[in-house]
Amino acid sequence: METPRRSREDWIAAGMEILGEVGVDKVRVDRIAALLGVTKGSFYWHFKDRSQFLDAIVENWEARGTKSVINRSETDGPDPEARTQHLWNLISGSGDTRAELAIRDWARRNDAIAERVQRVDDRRMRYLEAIFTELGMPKAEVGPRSLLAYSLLIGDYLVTTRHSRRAQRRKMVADALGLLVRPD
Amino acid sequence: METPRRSREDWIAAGMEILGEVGVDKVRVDRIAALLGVTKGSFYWHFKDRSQFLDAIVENWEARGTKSVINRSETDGPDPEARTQHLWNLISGSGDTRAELAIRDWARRNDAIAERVQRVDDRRMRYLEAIFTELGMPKAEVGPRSLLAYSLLIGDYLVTTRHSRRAQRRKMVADALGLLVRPD
DNA sequence: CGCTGTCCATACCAATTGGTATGGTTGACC
DNA sequence: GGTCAACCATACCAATTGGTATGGACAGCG
Repeated sequence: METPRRSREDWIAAGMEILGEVGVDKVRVDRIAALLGVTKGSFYWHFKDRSQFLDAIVENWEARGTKSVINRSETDGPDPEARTQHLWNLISGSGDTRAELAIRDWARRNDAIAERVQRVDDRRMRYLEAIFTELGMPKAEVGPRSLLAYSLLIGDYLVTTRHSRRAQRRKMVADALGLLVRPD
Repeated sequence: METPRRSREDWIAAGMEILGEVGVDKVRVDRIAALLGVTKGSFYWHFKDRSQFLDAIVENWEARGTKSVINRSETDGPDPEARTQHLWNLISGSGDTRAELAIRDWARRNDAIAERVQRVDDRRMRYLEAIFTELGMPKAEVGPRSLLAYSLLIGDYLVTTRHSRRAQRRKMVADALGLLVRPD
């Protein structure tokens, strides 16, 4: 039923999963090995050590967080609002959403991670700025509005919402986005 | 030079410091004991176990994150913009800023923490909504604008900025706040 | 001076973890 | 069917950690 052998990508995917669930510090080789139904012997075959493994995970995150966004932006329709929605879906629905917070927390104490996060932020911000420009925003407002939109995006999966308030919050987020997209 | 005895508050403060620096999982009793120049013997005098210690830390955070905001709001001047600036200073300059991310990351895997974070968020949001109401915003825009402002606030210490861009970013944040405060 | 409660050091235990060494299994290919 | 490389299990080690047990230091107070 299961793959008899695990690839390097299997390990990275599992590590990403654990990272999003419980944070960097609890990404431990024994645990992931158990999750994959293997032992440490497999791990140290694919990776030099735990540090290199974590690098591989965040490298994978950066690749998915930037390349995919940029590439698909060109295949989108020309409707800027649709693009905003698209970007939203891309980030908040890409599966590794939960890892975002863990990675940003991680970045605070690791400069290499911090650089990666900044590169991802830059890419996304530039994408948002392009959208607001197309919307015909005054040049001076493109930056601030993009920043607000991005903050809203980031803040959304940073705030843990109770089930009873999910719908209420979602509406307010949508309203806020509408406010940003609307020219004065 | 140093206090010969450590109080419960000393431990909590030190725990808060470590929490902000390296995250929850690395808040360990040996480490903090060393930081305080004591041993575990002291720790287990003041606290039942590590779990109770962590509770005390986040309880302290909640108290400082809500009470202080609410109390001081009444001693402020009536100028709403000044209040916004004040709230900003309160949160982003309260010293335990760095712990915010760690706590929110922690909240994702601990329901008790999640509830505390939500209470803090609720308080702050209500404060912001009061400000925007005083600013004469249309009723339908008070919620969204508050959410945007709060997201901007949270997002600000979530994004790790390189020194070379600090000034640039600060200006954009200020512009974004100005955009929110300005009525259409 | 001696008693008592507060606070801490020391020693110790069991569990977990990163990492190494080594040998076994499996499939592809000749 | 034998060879070789990819992949993994097993066993083991040293370091770290939460937690316990116990006794010592010290101040206040009678």
